[in-house]
Amino acid sequence: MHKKTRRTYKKSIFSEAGKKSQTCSKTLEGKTATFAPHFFPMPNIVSIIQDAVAAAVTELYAEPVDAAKVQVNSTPPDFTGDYSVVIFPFAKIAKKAPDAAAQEIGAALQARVSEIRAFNVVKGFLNLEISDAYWQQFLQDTASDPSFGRQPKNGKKVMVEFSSPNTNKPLHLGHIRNILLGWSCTQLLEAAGYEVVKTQIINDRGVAICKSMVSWKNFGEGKTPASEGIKSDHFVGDYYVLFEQKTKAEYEAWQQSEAGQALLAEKQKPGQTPEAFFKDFKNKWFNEYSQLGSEVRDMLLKWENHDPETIALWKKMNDWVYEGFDKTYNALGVSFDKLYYESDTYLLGKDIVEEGLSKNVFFKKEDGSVWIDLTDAGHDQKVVLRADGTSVYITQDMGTAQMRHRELGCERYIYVVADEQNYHFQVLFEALKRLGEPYANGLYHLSYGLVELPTGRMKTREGTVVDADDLIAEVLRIATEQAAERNEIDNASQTEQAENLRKIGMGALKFFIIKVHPRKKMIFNPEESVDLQGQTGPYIQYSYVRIHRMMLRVQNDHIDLSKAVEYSGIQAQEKDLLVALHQYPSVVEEAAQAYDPSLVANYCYALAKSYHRFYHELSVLNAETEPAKAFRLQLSQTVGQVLASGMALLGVEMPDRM
RNA sequence: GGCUCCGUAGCUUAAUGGAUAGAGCAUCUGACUACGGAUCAGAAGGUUAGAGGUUCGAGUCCUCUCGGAGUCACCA
Repeated sequence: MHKKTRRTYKKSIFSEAGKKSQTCSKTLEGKTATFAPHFFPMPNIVSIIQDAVAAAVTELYAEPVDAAKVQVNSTPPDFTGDYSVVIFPFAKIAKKAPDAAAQEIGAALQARVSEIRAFNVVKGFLNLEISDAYWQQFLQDTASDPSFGRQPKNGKKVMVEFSSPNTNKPLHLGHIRNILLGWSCTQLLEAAGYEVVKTQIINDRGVAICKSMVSWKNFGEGKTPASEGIKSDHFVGDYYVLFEQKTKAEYEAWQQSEAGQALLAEKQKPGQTPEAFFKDFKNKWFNEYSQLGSEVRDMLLKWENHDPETIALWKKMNDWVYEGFDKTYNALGVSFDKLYYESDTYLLGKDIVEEGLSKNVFFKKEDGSVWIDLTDAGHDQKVVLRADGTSVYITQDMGTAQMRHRELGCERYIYVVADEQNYHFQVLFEALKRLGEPYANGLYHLSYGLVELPTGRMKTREGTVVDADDLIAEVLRIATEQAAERNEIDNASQTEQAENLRKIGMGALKFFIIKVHPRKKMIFNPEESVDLQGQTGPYIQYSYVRIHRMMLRVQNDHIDLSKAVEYSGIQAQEKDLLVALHQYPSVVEEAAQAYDPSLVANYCYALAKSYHRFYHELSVLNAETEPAKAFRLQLSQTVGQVLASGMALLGVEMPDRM
């Protein structure tokens, strides 16, 4: 019966949420397949410099140097040069003052490397100027390589697990951060050459969903999302909230009852107020005295015993939730390859416990409960199986890890889960290591900070949780409002305009969230999140739109770009862009390796900023000469291509006008 | 209390151990008969929580102190 649920959900997610991203990934894969051999059409200038420095130092001072450790940075604006080599580490080897060594190394480099046009030395830094010919060649190669920044397939497979919601209420802001982070990592890893399996674990069973079920059964009067005209996951969530309200009312009534007062008199500690007592007592009350509480436990028991009526209700309500989730995932532009349901996996892990016992990784206490002792690794003892033989959270996770590895055979498994579970994953991974699981060293917890509002942490009980659908609707509303204020006369069709507004609104929201380093907790200011100016997604989209509009002119006017090669005298603003473009592949690689999309976000912003400046200070379509015009157009085109590519890695699409 | 993470301008943030800590928002001043002003230029705003240490060089590494968050369940 569980299988049917899985199938239904999978089908719907591919029919709706999957559609857009499928198209998207098809394009990218097509490009990869076609252009993969040209990944680095010409040698990377930074590694040329590194190699040459290593060779020069070895030759000059008879001391071997690791080329990878030669520090090469792009030269700060106030100095002359494109790249700077840090010479301090070689001063000691040379037994000379840093500046003297820099002079010698600089001379050796210039003699050795034809791309180096000139050099100067400032306070131990060797500043190198790269020849225009190199940059010309670089631009030609890059402009014709749509897969620039993407690595060829490396034949390795990784799994990324993200989102993983409960099925008792709709997605909220916290899920959005998780989803954007997870999605972006899948895109980064694909760009880095991996085959990526996108998964989530749907927490579709347990007390929470039973609460919604009891609530609907008792108070729902047979209403449905369709009959009420409410988005179906919100409909279910509303019954969850109603359950909490009814429980609260029941508890308050009980507190005033004879039974409640008697218990208070009996158990109240000296000096404890009745309020404090009842607050502490709430869980115990729910488990032992509450009518609704006992109905929930009943429901859970019936579910575990496969009671047909309960299972039917469970399926009906979960299907409502999935239908709603699909819409939200669709709006966010994400999809999954493989879904796991907790109802299928919650019993897993018991055979691992047996195995662990036989390997003496686990031990059994007198009451029959099974434990792992991690005190030697700075952790505590943790229970892995209850005394009654039932699983706990970590038992399931061990079982699921093993099952997934058998099924998928990945090299790495990335869990995108908030940092409140750091300890859990440390213990989980350590346990799997000690069990000798072959994939144990490939496990990684991508931990991220919780999202907080300026007023503090979001709390369900205080109604401060920011709903995902509401938030999405809000950014779209702001984008529409802002566009209207601009009062642009636009011939685009209604659907085209709506599509662009959607890209702008979602671009603002996504960029706002993804630009912050994952590890940092995030203060989410709703007003700032919909800003369309400054360090935002739309700022980057705007530079893309400028380029896109110019490229239309190139097409319509049949402007010949081949004259670009005749251009000489590259300007500072152009050089900034070339150096930034050159950096793109290493940024992607680093971001993929560190599982850190914020690196790409900050890179895209910096590139867009350089472009806006370039655009403002130099004429493109009205450039002084034909070669200058062609060169700047080609440069612009390449910037646009890299911006679109980089933002796609963050899940942000580019509008063609705004 | 133990362990982990964080502390950078009023706010949100950036900086493979490298040059004068870089942006955005907010504040103030300029630039449109437009290659699209959702842009650009400029001003002001910093003892990188504090104190030691390692280093030619520390926001970054080490130690301690202070402040904040998370976690330490036979919950998930």
